[in-house]
Amino acid sequence: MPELPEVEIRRQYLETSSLFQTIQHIEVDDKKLLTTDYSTLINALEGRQFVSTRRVGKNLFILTDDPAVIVRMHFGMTGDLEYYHASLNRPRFARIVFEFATGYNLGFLCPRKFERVGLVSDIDAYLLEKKIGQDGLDITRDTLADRVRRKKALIKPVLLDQHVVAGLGNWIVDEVLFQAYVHPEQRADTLTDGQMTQLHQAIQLVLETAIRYEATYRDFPNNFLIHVREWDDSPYDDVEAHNYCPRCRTRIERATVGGRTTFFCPKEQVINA
DNA sequence: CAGCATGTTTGAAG
DNA sequence: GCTTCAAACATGCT
Repeated sequence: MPELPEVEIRRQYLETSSLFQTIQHIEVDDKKLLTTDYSTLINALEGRQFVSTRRVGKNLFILTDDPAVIVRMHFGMTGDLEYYHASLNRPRFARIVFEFATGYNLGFLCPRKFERVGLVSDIDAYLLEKKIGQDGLDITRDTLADRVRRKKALIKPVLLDQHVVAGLGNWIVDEVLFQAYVHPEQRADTLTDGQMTQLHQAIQLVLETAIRYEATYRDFPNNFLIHVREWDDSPYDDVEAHNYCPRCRTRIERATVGGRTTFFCPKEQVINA
């Protein structure tokens, strides 16, 4: 489920499995998944090795032994990686496969085809061109406040906007707003200084917690809102128990904000404008 | 079977 | 040019 923490986990996975092995071949099932045309990609990467990685928001960059050849991966809603021995069956949905001379393969799994792979020649130039905001883990409180206050839209869609701050997705924004006691429909330019500080702290808390638990939701602290989402690894056997605010026990409300499903505590998250 | 989904891009409207 | 919003994308899962 690739939001920032999950992309970070994939970065670490790639970094510990797939560096310093010569790329012999790249299998591409569906060329629509590429943001660089197939022959350019093949010509640039065959014979190269991955040497390091960098993540910005939900973007994973993989540097090669040619400084001007960098792979960018985006995991869409459901993308994943799987490193496996070439003698084994190709994993399900591994629509792009990097085949190394070591006999191991790195599969880029795309169940829903919203994922993308392509080349960039300069990471910072790419970020500038795409106007990607600062990474959620790096952004300062004051920069966040400045970027947020320029927007008149609702705070939830503003936090989802990768140009404002990079890496927050739907569930993380809900969690951040819950931890910061901010209503998802408050206008971004009406947040007080105090709310802005709470928001910044909540972003750090949620991202660091998610990375620490390797994005495994069932292990998250009990005071996290995420447990209201009825995902397979919910920590509760009692389905009803996770429909209530973990702090005040008010029933959690479900709404659509900015076109996305949104959960919040109607008692503790109030519009303060 | 119908509805929903963790994300981004695009285009329309203001 | 900028902002905001809804739709579209392609497919899997419940």
